[in-house]
This record gives sequence, structure tokens and C-alpha cells, in this order.
Amino acid sequence: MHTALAATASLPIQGPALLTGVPSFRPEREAVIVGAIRAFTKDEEIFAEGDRTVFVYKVVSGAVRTCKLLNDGRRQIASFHLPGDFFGIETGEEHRFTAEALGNTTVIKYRRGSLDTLPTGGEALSRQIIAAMMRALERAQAHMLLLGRKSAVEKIAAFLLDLAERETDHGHIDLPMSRTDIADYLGLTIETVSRTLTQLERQGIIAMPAQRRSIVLRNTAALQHLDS
Amino acid sequence: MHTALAATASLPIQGPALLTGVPSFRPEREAVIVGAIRAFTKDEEIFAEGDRTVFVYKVVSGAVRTCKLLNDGRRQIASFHLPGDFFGIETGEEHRFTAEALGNTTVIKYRRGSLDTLPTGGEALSRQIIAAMMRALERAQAHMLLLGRKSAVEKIAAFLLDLAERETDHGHIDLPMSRTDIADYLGLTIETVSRTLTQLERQGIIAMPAQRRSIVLRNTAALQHLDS
DNA sequence: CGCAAGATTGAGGTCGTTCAAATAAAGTGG
DNA sequence: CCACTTTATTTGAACGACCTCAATCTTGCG
Repeated sequence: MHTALAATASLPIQGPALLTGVPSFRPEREAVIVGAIRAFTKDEEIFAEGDRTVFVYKVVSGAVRTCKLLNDGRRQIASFHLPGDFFGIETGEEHRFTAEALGNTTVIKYRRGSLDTLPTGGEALSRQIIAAMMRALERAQAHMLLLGRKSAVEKIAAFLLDLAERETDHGHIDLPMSRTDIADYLGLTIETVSRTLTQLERQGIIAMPAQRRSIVLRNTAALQHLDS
Repeated sequence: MHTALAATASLPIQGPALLTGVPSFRPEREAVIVGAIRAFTKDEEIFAEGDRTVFVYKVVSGAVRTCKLLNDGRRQIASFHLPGDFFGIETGEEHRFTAEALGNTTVIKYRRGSLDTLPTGGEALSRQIIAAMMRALERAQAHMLLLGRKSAVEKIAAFLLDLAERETDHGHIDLPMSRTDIADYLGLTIETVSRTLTQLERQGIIAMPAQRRSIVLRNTAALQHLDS
């Protein structure tokens, strides 16, 4: 499913958006206020920390990471955004973090009102943005608990369960991100991520067929138990 | 005590909202749209994870912590709220975290609209809430970087600088919270917090007069450098 | 004063990191 | 399509930052 999305996504997309599969997406209303669609390739920057906040974005296909950097290069990924997710919502004049495509990715851009934080385009979209912002806040709070208080296994277990729930096929995950991305998301090193995954594989809780870019949850209950 | 809350808060809120500058607190203007004021004592619960989201709160005096718990008791404090800060903003029907008073604390409660997340009381208050939510999100993102990627010294340095900036006297901090709270906020143990503080004291970067409940920043530049 | 709770300090252990090497996957150009 | 390079991932061994456990000291309070 992700591979299929990615493949079509590299094609030039034009004309009005005709998307459907997105949760609570209503074409007849969106059509009026739809922004530009743009495609990005792997690791391409969508916006950087410090850029003017001109747009609000929504993932159409592919996936996006938003992250912050320390001056010595240490990185923390705040969140991964899958199709249907908004990102780039900011109150200030400048973006507080960087957004990059994980692979071939297409996004819709909505132009922000100049003095307002919410995009031009009507009440319904504003409401969607506010809801997205709240969801982001909730996720951030849950993620703080993970970063501050969970062990490596617990982090990985939580991560897999979360991804499984967000992707279409709940028992099978297509990882759109590298081990480095996972590590920078969970506050670990790539080595620990790798070791923990193989440990879970040896315990029969997960399976990693095909280039270890996809993961099958063989024992969700065990994972939930590990998540503490 | 929750019944008491509900009773006092059902006072009608009226009058047009006139607030503009969000960060500054202006009592004479607040008075128009004020909700119920309530006082809490040390460690008293303002609301708990799972409670119905009936109100949005603002700190008047004292300080509040919002936190999440793991089933085995591990705790992560998401944020400390000082006078003027909003908290308890949620999208769902239930609070996703617990809020408790750090010491003697008074808060204003604004009643939430029933179907809407935003409080009744006018456009301007809604706008304030949205702004507060965005600030919370920004802080959360910065805090994720701290929790996931910073060392103990860096965490403490960042914490002290942040508090100093938020409190009135920027060179002198009155800690409203215990070492345990600090530890649970920074993802450390109390022992590490204590050790790191004495280490900074020995280096002459900070001073801790009077029962170690107040901290003087003697070398802000050094602290900023440590924050990385 | 005497007790309870909070904070500091010390000693030792552990989980995750760091450094290093091997293996696997993905490009690249012929 | 195949050697060759480059990049990502896995695995191993040793180290270290922070934690755990435990004792001491301090502070607040009946």
C-alpha cells in the first residue's frame, strides 16, 4: 500500500484534488479551498526551521518527518506524518522545526492567512486544523512519556503498535523510515533499535521478512504487555 | 470536590471578550469574561486523567503540573504552568493527563462549549485558547528534544534557563516544585538532579541559598553554553 | 524535642551507548 | 547482467552516564 502510493506519487499531479481515502475528507467542501499539490523525493526538505510560515500542509501520499536539531547534530524527530495528517501548523512567523519527506511524497499546501494562523478557506478547514493541532499536542504528550520514562523495549513496542494502528493493514507494517529515523524518533541509537528488533524477532513476537523494511506483528498481546 | 467545581463554575459568563495581547495578564479586562476562581493546596488534584473535560483553566497564582503515569508508577510531567498560563485544553471528552497544584494555587476555570472544544465566552477567548494550545505544542516539541537527546547537565541547564525567563526576576528563581517534580519533568532521577545541581554550584555557575528552594544564576552565559 | 519527609551524598550495578567490524542491500557504470 | 562502490543494517565487545540502593544530613512540623 505504501509502495503503491509512493509509485504513483512521483508522477506529476495537476488539476483539482480528487482524493478520497483520507479520514473525514469531504471533497465537495475541500474542492473550493484546495491548495497546491506538490511532490517531494526522499529526504527532500519541505520546509526548514526558521522558514517563514506561509503554508499549512497535509500529507497525500508517502510520509513526512518533522524534527529539531541540536547544534552538534543530534536530532529529535517530533513526529511522523502519514497520509491524511496535517503538519507545519505554527503560531509564529517562523517554523520551529524542519519537515522532510521520508520517500516519494505528495502534500497539499494551504495558504495561511497573513495575520491569522489559520488558513484562508473557510470555517471547516480551520476547524480541521484546530483538531489536527490538538491531536498533535496529545501525541506529543504521549511521546514525552515515552521519551522520558520508557525503556528501549517499551519504546520499540509502543512504536510498532502505534504504526500498526495508523497504517491500513493493522497486522503488517511497511516501514517508510530508516533505522536512523526510528532511533531519532525514540531517543535511541540505531544499534539499540536494531538489537531490540532482532530480539523481538527471536522471541517470535514480530517477523521481519523482505529486507527488514516490513514488519509483521505475530503477537500483538505480547507487544502490548511489553509497552507497559 | 468535583461536584463543588461544577457548581461554582455554572455561573453565567457574559460580555464581549476584549483580550488582545495574550501573554500579558490584565485583571481589569479579564473581569468581563471571568469564570469561577478556585483555590487549591499543595498536591491537590485539579483534574485527573480520564475526567470529563468540562473546563479550561488558567493559573492566577501559584503553579500547576500536568503529568501522565505508567501503570507501574513511573511519571512524566509534561509541563509546569505558571501564573497567566492556560492548561487543561483538550479535544476529546476526557482529560488525557492529570493536573495538580504544586503549592497553594488559585486558578480561573472557563466552561467549555458542549460540542465545541473552545470555551463559551467569545471569539477573543477562543483565540487566546488557540494561541495557548500552539504555545503548548511548541514547548512540547522543544521538550521532546530535551528528553530524547540531551544529557543530564544539558537538561538541568535548559530547565533553569527556561524557568528564569518565565519568572519575574530573571536572575533569581524561586523553585515552586520539589526535586521529584524536576526529575519527572526532565526524565531523570532525583539523585541525578541533586548531584547535577551541586555540581553546577561547585562550578560557581549557580548558587542555592536558603534551603535550596531558590536558585541564583551566577553565570547565565555558562549555563547557555552547557545547554548546547 | 522528636519524628517524618525531602534532599544530598556515596558505592556499585545496568542499560544503552560508543567504537569497530561484518554483512546485506542498493546503486553505478561498463 | 555483472563487478564494484556506496550506504544501510546487523552484530560484537567494552565503556560510561545515569540509575539503584543505602546511608546521612537537613528541614519542617506537631
